[in-house]
Amino acid sequence: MKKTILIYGLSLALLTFVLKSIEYKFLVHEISTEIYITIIALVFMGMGVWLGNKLTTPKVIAMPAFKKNEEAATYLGISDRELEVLSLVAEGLSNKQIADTLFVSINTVKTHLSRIYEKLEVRRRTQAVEKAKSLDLIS
Amino acid sequence: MKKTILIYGLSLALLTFVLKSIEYKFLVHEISTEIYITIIALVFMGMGVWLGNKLTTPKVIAMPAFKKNEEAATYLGISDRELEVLSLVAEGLSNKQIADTLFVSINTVKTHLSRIYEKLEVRRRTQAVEKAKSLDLIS
DNA sequence: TGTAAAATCATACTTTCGGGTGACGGATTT
DNA sequence: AAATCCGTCACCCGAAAGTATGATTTTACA
Repeated sequence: MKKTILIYGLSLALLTFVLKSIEYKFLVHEISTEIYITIIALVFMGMGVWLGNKLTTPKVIAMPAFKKNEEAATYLGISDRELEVLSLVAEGLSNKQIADTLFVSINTVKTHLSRIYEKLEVRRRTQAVEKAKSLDLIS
Repeated sequence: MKKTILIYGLSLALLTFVLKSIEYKFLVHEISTEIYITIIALVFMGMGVWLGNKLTTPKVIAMPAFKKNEEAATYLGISDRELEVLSLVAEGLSNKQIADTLFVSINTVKTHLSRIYEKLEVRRRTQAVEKAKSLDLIS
């Protein structure tokens, strides 16, 4: 979240700078106002889409950050990454899909899951989801 | 989706018209370029946020509002027995365990599950549980 | 800076799931 | 009576999930 806002702020600053530069050229070389306006519109719309996305979709990385029950997670020794995998499992994704989502190999996903099962003392993903929800590890 | 694009298109058209109007005033009355640019940027960023939202979160497929499990179940054509199996799946039991619990063969459980998947339009038990809960089929 | 924890990946193997198909008796509907 | 639906069960087969073990790379931090 903080990172998102930070990136947004920086982008805005950079953008302002760029716009200024363009504006000078515009004033000097008489670049079409239409084009200038269009560029601004497009760029800001793009940023809007990005910002909206970041702000409205907690998604993958955000999930562990939002303290669900960090105490429980810490107590059980469940890492952020593991929590991330767990939340994706809870969404009904297959190991393959999780692997693709997180850009890691399917073996890595399995390893994470094995550890999660150990820590949660379960043997299947459905049980893990059940238990995790009851512990407020995930929503 | 189509509606979203339609609304977006109309808004864009309207916006263009408005911009043109503003532009004329700008040319005539010398309104500050900065202000003009700012307005454009803000408006488009707002549209970007809206568009981004509409486009990236079509998630919840409109399902008739149910109040009771039975209504939803009936609507989807899910039988009592199937619901029973579903709830056991939600508790994290394996097919074998469910079979033992209900005193039927594991094949029967699988048959029930296959039909449940069809009706819920999913392909995995975790997804079935997810969807069933979102539909209040189970708690 | 060295170390422990976390994250990554792999290979090999077993078990569980899920899809597809077919079947059969009972209950309900048409 | 015929058509349907439901619940039951079986078999096959491929896909997905899970287990066990070991290894390497990153990262955090004392």
